[in-house]
Amino acid sequence: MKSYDHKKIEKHWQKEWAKKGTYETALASDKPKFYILDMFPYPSGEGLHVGHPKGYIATDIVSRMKRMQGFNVLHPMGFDAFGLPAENYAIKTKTNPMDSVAKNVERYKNQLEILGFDYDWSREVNTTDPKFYKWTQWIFLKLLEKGLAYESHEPINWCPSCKTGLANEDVEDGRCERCSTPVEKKPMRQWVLRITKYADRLLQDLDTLDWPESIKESQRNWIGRSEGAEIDFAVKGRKDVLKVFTTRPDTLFGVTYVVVAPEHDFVTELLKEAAALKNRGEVIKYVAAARVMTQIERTDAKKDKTGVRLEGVFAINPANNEEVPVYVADYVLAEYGTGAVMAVPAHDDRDFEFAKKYDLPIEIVIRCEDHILTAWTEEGVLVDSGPFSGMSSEEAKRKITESVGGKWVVKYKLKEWVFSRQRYWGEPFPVLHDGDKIVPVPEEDLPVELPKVKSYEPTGTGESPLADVEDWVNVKVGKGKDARIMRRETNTMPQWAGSSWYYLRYMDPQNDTALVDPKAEKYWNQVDFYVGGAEHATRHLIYARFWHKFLYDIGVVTTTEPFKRLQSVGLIMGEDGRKMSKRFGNVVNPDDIVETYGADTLRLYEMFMGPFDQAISWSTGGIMGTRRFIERVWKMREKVADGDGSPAATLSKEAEVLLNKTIAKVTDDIGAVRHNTAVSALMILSNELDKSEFIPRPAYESFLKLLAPFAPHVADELWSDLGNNNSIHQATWPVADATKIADEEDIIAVQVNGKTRATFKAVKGSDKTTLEASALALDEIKKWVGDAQPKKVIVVQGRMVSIVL
RNA sequence: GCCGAGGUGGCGAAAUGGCAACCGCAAUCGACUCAAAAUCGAUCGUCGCAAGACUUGAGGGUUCGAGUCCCUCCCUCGGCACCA
Repeated sequence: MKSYDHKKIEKHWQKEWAKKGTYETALASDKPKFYILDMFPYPSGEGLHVGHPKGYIATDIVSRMKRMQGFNVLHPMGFDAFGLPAENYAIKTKTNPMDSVAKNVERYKNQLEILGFDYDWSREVNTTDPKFYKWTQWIFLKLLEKGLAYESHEPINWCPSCKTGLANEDVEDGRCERCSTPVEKKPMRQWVLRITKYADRLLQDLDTLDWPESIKESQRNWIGRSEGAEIDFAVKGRKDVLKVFTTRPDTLFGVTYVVVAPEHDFVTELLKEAAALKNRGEVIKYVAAARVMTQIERTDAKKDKTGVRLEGVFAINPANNEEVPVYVADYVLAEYGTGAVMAVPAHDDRDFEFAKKYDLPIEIVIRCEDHILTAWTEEGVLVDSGPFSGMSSEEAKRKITESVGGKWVVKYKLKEWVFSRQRYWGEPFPVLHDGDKIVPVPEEDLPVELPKVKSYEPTGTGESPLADVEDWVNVKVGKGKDARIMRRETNTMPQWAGSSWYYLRYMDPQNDTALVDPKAEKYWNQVDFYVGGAEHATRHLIYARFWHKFLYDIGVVTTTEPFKRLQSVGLIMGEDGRKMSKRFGNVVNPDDIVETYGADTLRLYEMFMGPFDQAISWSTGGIMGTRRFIERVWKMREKVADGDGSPAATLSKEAEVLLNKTIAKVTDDIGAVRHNTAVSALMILSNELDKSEFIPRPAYESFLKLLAPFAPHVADELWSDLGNNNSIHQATWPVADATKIADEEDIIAVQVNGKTRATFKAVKGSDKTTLEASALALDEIKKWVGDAQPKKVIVVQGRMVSIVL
């Protein structure tokens, strides 16, 4: 028999599959559908390392099994290419990013193709293709029409290095997620999407999703729903009212001062009046200092609390009409709640710290059994709270709120989505400015194509480089005397725009008159299974859910969630345990591995490494194990006997049981993405089959079918070598014969005082009495039991006998 | 601080409450070879010559029986965090 030549085999079958269109997705079919999707890659200039395909291999395996099981499978691939990496490369090389993106896409596709994936490339999408972003722009127009997109001049996060505004989601610990530069607050004009309108639905519907708990929890944290009361504190001698938000209105009688954020309107107002404050100068200084601090400085919880008293200003506690001082302090955040809090130092750590420092009174109003409460989360019984004393916290919350005319409200940490970037490489907004008026570009004029420019360098002025392209920016609207010049919006959309809906486009990628044809949308419905990195938990996966719900509301889609089931991929680390990076010189290139060991070996190895969602280090030694496995399977071909009924061509009873068990296990494991244990089961089966001199052909064929999703090339090669004319990938997935799964005999473990001392074989289905008698008759057991009379004997049929002395 | 996922051999790990360590890597020994690689066979949690005892982060508990269930605690990773 010829030796296993992975290069020849893999090249041959990749050509063959392409030629025969083995993986083309049918447009309409009476088969049940299955839509399985990978998070599409960002094609950077560096190419793929071995970590990238891990998720793609996993979905490829699932999709191949589903196809063999008779599903009409949609398993597409595309590219997400707008955004900073491509743009920075363009700046450096002074080339149009369109060109470098095309080149990188080519490179990525080649790298993916040699791995033997079953993508239907006729459905490829690219977010930077005007035919694609026409519909990204269309969605924006709809958001604008429904009042969910608006212009704002609020201060936003600004990255001085990337020279662009950022969404809240793009800030990590006060730093720009891309370049780690501390972000600044900068008031500027920008486009904002009202994602908070969907906060409640985004939160609620998480419960309906088959997603990893950790991702759902991240989203819950990010949305940050909390319920509480808004309570008005009147200001003594003025018409102003300070509205505070609190989750613990039951502590209202313990308020000893009120704090407002430095940016609070009340402070701004007071500072306008020369005589309102006795210490006006001090307050001005404090507010100004807070304004120039970075987020990191501002929000560091370890930092000493600072604040300034508004001398001469008193708030009136509506519960007992007590006058309390008012402070301005930067530990209160302007953007959360009402920007003002009632301070209860006895029951809040932060207020306590502040009260200590500024020597403010502390009044205990909650007791919990025998101790005084010091944390917000604890509840107890009210004391020194007028008519509410003796009431439970739970009850008092509502009652006190009601009694002071407060309102029970829901607040979210989630902020509106800052949607514009002052950069070149993104989707242009389809809007025109006519003086102060916003004029949407008519749908029939979409797409608004991104023009070529001379310089891609961000300006840093709050305008994108597009602002300099006069003949693009200035648009003549109307005819004759009515004609007027309007200016195009020159901000561009953030990198997350295209990926917020791309999965819908695969359903109907060429459609020029609709984002997706309603029939195609109805058929493919939603993504059944989505696989990608957990790092997208609070950006891509929230944004896509938001847009999907919006598209549902306007009737474009018929489902309320885009991704029914989600699975996170664990990273592949470098052999040194660090993240794979050029910087550490620990990057492993899949091209090299495919060259040396073959794609099938790489695929098997990456799946066999360990649990799929776990981060694991690459091991050059480890890959030899899966290569050896394939070579053993290859050699086993010589032992295959045709099914002519001779003894050599029948399977031993044990092997038959194992084969059926393996069919069931591999099927289950692939469904649950336990690819590591599936590979292990295949190895066990091959070891068993290889034990005998001859292997019956049907058994070997079943084994090859189970192997086919993992190692598609070698499986098809061996399959055709057996004389099959069709591709193994179009063969029917084996089904376990339930009657053959069970062994003929049960192996019964016998325990004495909880320790296993012996095992014996029993006829299947033996009753309890028989099992007990057999167990007690065993010599090894007599040794342990001796003359003692067992106190108790527990028999689990088909499993074990437990003797208690 | 709150929430989530984890902690099992030298390593990656496996185990519907029922024989802990399957499968693989590495290692050791042997066969083949002039030799090496490859391949094949054997050994491979700890202590012990053995019989056997011990072993799933620590300590308790439930159970005939716990890696698995319950309680307390420690550690690692991830999310949120001066969010009132």
